[in-house]
Amino acid sequence: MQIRTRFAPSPTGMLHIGGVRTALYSWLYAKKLKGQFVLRIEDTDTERSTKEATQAILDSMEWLGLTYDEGPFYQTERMERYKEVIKQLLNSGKAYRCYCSKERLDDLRSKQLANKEKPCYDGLCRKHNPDDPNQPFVVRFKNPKDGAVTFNDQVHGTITFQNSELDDLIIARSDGTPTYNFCVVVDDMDMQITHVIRGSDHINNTPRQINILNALDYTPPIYAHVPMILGSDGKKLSKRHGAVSAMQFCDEGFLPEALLNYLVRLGWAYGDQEIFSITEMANLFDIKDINKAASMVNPEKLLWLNQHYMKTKKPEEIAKYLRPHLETLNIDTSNGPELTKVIAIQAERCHTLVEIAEKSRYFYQNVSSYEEKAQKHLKAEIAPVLTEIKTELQNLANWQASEIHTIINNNAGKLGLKLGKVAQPIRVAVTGGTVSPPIDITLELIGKEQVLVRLDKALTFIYNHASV
RNA sequence: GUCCCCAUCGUCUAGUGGUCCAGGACGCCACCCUUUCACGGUGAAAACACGGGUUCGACCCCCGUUGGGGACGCCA
Repeated sequence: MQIRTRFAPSPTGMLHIGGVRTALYSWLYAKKLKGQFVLRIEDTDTERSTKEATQAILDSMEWLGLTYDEGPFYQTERMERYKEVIKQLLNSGKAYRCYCSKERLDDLRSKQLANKEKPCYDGLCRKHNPDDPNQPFVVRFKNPKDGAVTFNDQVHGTITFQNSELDDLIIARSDGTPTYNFCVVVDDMDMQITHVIRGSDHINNTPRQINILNALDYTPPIYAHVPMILGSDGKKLSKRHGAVSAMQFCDEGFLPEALLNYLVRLGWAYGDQEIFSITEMANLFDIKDINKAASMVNPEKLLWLNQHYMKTKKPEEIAKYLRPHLETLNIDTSNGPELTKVIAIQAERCHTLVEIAEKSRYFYQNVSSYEEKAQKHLKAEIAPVLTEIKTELQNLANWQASEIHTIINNNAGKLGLKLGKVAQPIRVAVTGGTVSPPIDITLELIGKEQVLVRLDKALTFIYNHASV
């Protein structure tokens, strides 16, 4: 059997990591079984759907490399098809027109709630079957009255709903546009989706969709409901509850493979393995290994994974992702050390690309000031050593970390100082702060010319601030 | 309220009746390394929600309790 999965987000808000994970699982499953992955935009809610949100979905998929074999399909472009199926259902008596006013429905609902009942449409128009083409109406699906719907969920096992729990849902609004539960059914059918992998908040919709499918004489697909990802407050991820859009992770300097690796392990495991390349995921992933329980986001672990990928991937690769972040910080790398060399030395001390960019400014720009707490290293007593080191560096022909190290080390030794005592003032002089990679490498990368300029500047600073 | 789902360290998880006084990872703490910051290394603390069964034997199977989540829209 040819496997076909789909990701069907609605462009009514940002695409957050919960959505990204279901997309990833669907994508992985299709890849693993050499099937097809379809992207479908569920934009039937014209009130809330936006172009920006649609673009965000497309951008996220591209950034993450979740390529689709078909689509993107837009439900708004398939209206004729939905209307056709609605007519078919109406003609075969499997759906009916409902003229109940919103007021009556609201009233009904509040009464039911007050009686501690589950709010349900009472089927008034199903019984009376009025027909007045001059009045506004919605179309409701005639849900079976008795019996039960059972389906074999691939992550939860057998799930059963009594039909008595289900009411006659609206499949077409009074303006004639079809609603979600109906469009999903038609699309999954038309697009020959074999496996529906989606969030467990859709479990309750499944029996309704199966009933519609049955009314259409179509065999339902296989369902797999993946558990929710909860915000740190333990509630469903939403705009209000700490949900962060996928693209924000891009903006914050995360690598796609780090996010994907993080997400794949949230709710799925392959023994004790933590690190998975994309191809590895695709080979090892299986729906049966998805956990049942909801999970919470653990930002520290994502950070750890991001660092892992920053320091293990080829610097050339990282450079591609890093450049835009340097640009936003107005750091021009055309003059200065090769970016790949900076990455090689900075990745292990940073957690995000943004952090690398922020902490690498001094490789490409002169220091304009010294951090407050760094100034204590620029004291009169170290001026002589600094001057001596500067002279020796000036005469150094072979500008290399090892040579630089020898010079600094020798001078420290001559004065009986620990290396750190000498390294720290130099560090402040060339970086403006107290933190940097090893001093010899830092100097090598900054380059001879700039190092001498900055050493001079530091010396001037010391003379100007010498206490009397 | 009704229905549905879920329940192992703080978090993500391994575990499918005996090999578990429960393993890994992140984080946290301590120590080592050290030229600041890190990387790395070593080690420590840290969990089977509770109560009943079933069984020679339960983290694992069944029932219940409690707790959490989701759904109940002319949203998706």
